[in-house]
Amino acid sequence: MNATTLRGLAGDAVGAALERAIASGRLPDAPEARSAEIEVSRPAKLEHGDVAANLALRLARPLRMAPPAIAAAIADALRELHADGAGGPISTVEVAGPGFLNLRFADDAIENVLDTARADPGSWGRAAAIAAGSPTRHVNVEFVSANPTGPLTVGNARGAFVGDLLARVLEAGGQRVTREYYFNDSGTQVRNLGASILAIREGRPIPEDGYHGEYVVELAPNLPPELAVARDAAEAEDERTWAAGRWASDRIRTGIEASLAALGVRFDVWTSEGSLTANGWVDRAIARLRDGGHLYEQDGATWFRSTAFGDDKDRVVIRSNGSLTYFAYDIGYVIEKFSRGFDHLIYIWGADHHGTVARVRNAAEAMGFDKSAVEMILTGWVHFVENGQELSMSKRAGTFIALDDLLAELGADAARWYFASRGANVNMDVDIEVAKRQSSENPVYYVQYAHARIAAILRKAAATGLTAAPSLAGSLSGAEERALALIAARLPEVVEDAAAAQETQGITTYATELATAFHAFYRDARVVDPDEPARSASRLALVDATRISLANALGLLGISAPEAM
RNA sequence: GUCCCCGUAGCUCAGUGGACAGAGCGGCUGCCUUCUAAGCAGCGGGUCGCAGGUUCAAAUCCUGCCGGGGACGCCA
Repeated sequence: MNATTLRGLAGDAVGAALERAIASGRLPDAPEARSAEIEVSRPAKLEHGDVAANLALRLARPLRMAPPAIAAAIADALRELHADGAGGPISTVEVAGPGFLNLRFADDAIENVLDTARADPGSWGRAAAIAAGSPTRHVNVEFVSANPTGPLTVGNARGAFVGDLLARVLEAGGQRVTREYYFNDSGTQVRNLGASILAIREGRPIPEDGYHGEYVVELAPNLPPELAVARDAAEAEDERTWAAGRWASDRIRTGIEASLAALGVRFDVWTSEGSLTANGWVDRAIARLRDGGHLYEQDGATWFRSTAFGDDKDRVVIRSNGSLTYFAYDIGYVIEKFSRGFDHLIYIWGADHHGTVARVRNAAEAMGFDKSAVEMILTGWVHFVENGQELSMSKRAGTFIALDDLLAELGADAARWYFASRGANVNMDVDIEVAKRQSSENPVYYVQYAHARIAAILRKAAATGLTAAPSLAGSLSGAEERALALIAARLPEVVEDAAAAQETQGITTYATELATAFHAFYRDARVVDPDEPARSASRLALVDATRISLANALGLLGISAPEAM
């Protein structure tokens, strides 16, 4: 009961009205009524108020009363509270339809909220402004994690954006986030990469399981001299191959980091697979499972009893040849991550990894961690098509489209919007040609245009000698003003919902709605009018608040808010 | 065979328990002397895959089916 969003305050007021209705005997004192969850939502239709509560409908059965009668009792109590000055942000309440409570905000409540935004634009919409001092959880978000055996492809784009967007939304929701990239620096693929480099340098054919991409050819001439000379002993030659692989992999990883940075995606921690064994984490994880009786030997291999936790089969941790499975590294990584104090782990994985979700979560539980603290978000498939032809994304075959190339044509803003406006788990088809052709029609420009238009108005005002009013107080008398202000004031609620759902579609939908409302306002209301300085000042304040909400919504998605277009 | 995701307008997708289902793109018709027409106004477009069930209320929850994609290794 200490909400600061308009929606939250309205919910508090309805809750208080419910209590009053019970206390005064207008409603029965049933436990269901006392513990009822208050939901306020935005009605689809304008005439249904600014927000609506369905409380009366939900209480009909437990209270054995008709919904309209319950609603009327709560509405009466709310009006009494309002008369006492305790009605929260609500000015009027109506009972409508089957028993909804349709609520309307007082103009000054909306004005106050927008004044808050203008007073501190940097924190507007972020959780700190919603609930200062609330406990935060520290979340590890691991994403991309593509092996550095080749440049990022367009196939990696989704994971990069989904992970980055999620991290931004969680941070805005008040959580601490560490962005992490896990990469393989010691596996067979690294050796294959090294073998490919050496083969190219020495004029031999690239091995069948080697890497055939152009980037390998470009890397080969730069191999350090100490690795360029063939060694006599087979063992030494093998070591040279590994070293060449590690060298190439390191170069590629640097390139990946640069590619991601160009998209506005940065990482706090890069963890290598090799470090998990070198620092004993895999051993520790295995020991813990063994101590708990969750391992057994069969056919010379060591198995984790994953079925004991609901998996459909047990999983090998150590192969019969003594080598570790990928799964062994996974569980070592789990224990390593928790050792750093995270409360929650999120993995962004492709849909093809769904089969490994259960075993990792089960192992976490077996090691004594809270299973619900290990969460996998699986991204849907992105099916790239060009000229009706499906594009393969094989780094080994070298048949891929580099992420850098596509983004150079699309632009990071358009790509970000594209992924932010869709659910992470839906499959989608992307026709490369259509995507390039339509990049200029991307809805992101509609929103950015609204921002640029406001910037133009503010410039015009400055040139005209008009300035925005310091407060919006009393400026929402007109219907056009109020409609726009109501939406601009909603940003914190949108962020709250996005963080709770761990999704960003709501933010793109909101930004579009706010832009639409502004464009309509622009049509109907002249902002800069030297003949009406007082009205100009209040409209400038409103438009400035709108600009802040637009800029922050875009900023939350890592998208720029241009001053001019 | 088992498991996971998806199925909403011509296309790409929002909406996942509330009051006559939305946006963008595409199609059609209007609107620039006036703060940016990357805009605005309007028209047309829907068996929310199908069938049952739960509920005062279902695109939304449950069951079954159909269709599309994916996963089922001592690969990574």
